[in-house]
Amino acid sequence: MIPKSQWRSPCPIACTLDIIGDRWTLLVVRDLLFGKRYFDEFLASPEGIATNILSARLAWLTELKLARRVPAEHDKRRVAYELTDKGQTLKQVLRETARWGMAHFHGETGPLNPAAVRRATGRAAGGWVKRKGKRP
Amino acid sequence: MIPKSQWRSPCPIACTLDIIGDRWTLLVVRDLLFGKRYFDEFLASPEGIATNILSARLAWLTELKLARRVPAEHDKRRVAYELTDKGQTLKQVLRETARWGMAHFHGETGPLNPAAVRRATGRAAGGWVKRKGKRP
DNA sequence: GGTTTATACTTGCAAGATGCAAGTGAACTT
DNA sequence: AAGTTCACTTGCATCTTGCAAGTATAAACC
Repeated sequence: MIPKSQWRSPCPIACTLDIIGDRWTLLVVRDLLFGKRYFDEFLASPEGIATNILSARLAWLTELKLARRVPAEHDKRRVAYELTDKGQTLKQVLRETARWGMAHFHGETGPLNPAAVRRATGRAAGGWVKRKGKRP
Repeated sequence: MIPKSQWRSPCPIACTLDIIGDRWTLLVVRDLLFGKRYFDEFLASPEGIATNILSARLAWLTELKLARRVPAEHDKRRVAYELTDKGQTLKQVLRETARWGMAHFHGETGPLNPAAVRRATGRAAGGWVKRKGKRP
């Protein structure tokens, strides 16, 4: 989520990461691919994105023309978001990402060494736990 | 770069992003795939990763068994890193990422609206500029 | 027509991640 | 013995995220 002015290099991998390589953007794209359209639908996803982050990501995807805003007809308060054709092309990236996640990190990761995890990340290791988030 | 204890959801896409979905990890994997092995080789990449970040990412990839440390024989100071078989499987993800970047953001992005970019990212938009970094 | 409710945000602040320079110690080189 | 290289680690400033609370506009209800 970095404008072109501050891309780190011309490498296409680095550019792609500068555009969509953060913790949230691809999850919003995932939801769009699954047909979610409204602000509260994205909020309801289990990861519990915050409203300011969601708002920023939708604006960013819109600016890049990967998504577009569609005002709802019957209710002028509502705005729907949908992927553009360009946005649809992220499906392949998502598919490989999901495939990799399923092949290697569905179920068990294998034992991690807690000290090594803390050295690498500054966080504690442990079993799967839901973050508190605002959604029930 | 989040241990399993703090994964946001069981979605394989979200899990993958929690593991390798930050600004640097995949760039280190890219370099490993291109055959880079030593600390200073990664530092020399044009993106200009900082030493503390590189150190943390290599430790993280090692802990996940996506990479392994190989002590050099002739010089005990040096440590080589290489991808494990499991790490090699990221090649498909990288390939799609690079393909997408080349298809959509090589050369021009099309004009961005500076005000919209600032709203979405808090940064200014502009032409391509090298960040200062420590590498010449 | 005035109050209430819903939607899509924005703001403020605390916590966490990153960027950078400088420092450390063991291993080589001269 | 002194200097250099390598692979880190530390400290600190700055950028980014997370969360709660607030706001503006548009319907819905009475």
